Amino acid sequence: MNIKATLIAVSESLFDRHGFTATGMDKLTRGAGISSRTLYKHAGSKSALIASVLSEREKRFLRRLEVTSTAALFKALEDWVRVEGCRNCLFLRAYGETGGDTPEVAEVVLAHKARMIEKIADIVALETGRADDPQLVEQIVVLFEGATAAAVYRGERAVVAAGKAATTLVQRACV
Amino acid sequence: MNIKATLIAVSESLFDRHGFTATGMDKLTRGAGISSRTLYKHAGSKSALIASVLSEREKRFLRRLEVTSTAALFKALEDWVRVEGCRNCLFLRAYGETGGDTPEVAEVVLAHKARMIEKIADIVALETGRADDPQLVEQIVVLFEGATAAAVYRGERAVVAAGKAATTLVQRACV
DNA sequence: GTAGATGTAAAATGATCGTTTTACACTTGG
DNA sequence: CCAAGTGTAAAACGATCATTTTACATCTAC
Repeated sequence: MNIKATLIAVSESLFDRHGFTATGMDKLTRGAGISSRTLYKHAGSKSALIASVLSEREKRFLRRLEVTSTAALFKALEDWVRVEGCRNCLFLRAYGETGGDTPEVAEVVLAHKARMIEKIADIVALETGRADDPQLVEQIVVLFEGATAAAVYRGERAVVAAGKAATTLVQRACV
Repeated sequence: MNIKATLIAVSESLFDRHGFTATGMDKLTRGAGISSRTLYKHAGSKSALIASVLSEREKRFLRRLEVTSTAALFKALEDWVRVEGCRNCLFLRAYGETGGDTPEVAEVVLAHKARMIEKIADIVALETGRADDPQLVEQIVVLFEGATAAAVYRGERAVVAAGKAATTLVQRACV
């Protein structure tokens, strides 16, 4: 019944399915069952709506990634892909569609990526016992990003393979 | 002086910089210095122009990837990123912006990804001596895709790390 | 020398863009 | 009871969308 929550949920699925620029405000109002006046009162503008959608998505995403091992991290991504589908990273898609020129959007995207790196760094540190291994962290970040992107055309296989590669690399660093 | 070639080159850079949907036909005609009539005579339609842009980009991309080792593959990607910048995979961006619903675009994108997998499979087979190692191929594909995506916010570091990870994994399979 | 191809500029097509506004109905708290 | 808040529907905003058309200039080849 919460208008803003349903607006954001509807917007997320439409943006994800058809793209940000290609999804007009009329499709959003129609989808959420509200007037354009109400939409603008709650969302402010299209850019702000996109930023809100991404912020909410990040919360939901991070809730699924509360893990303490690399293997569990990629298992969590596997679950995410199974439940939410794989249409590539919505953050990078938003960044790309706006050319990085919409500050409210760019900020949310880059902040999200920074948080992801931190999270992965924590997991790697916990697992290897080493406080800092930037090269290994970078590799796991790349595998995570690659699994998300490749899943578009390879499906879950990509995530499984990425998880195996990640555990192999982390294992090697534990010796 | 070739009108179609310059049109495609200009379109590629505008699409890459600002996104496909956000780039209108007037910016393309203005950018290429031609009339809209001439644009449509050469390109057919916007979807067809996008498909042409991607086809030309693939040719240029593959020409840079004529290598015979995993290490060289990622070095080539490093060069590509340095020369052409890193705004994420333009093929997946096109696929995402059109929701995969524009057949001419979807076809070029998926065909390109299929060719990339084949190329990587060939390199891996050549390097390991094994005819077929689908899991390892999948891992290198994910690393390649991940390097491209992560380079948006990590720059060349991501590509370097991906290359190191790839050679490590391939080496392991050679023993 | 004229027909055909290839280009231009510019206007018109009807649809759709994001956003604001006008006018009206319903609830809720003082 | 009425003022404030929150919602609706619908129209209007000027801009821009992809595409087509009309009218005209320039080259090239037979």
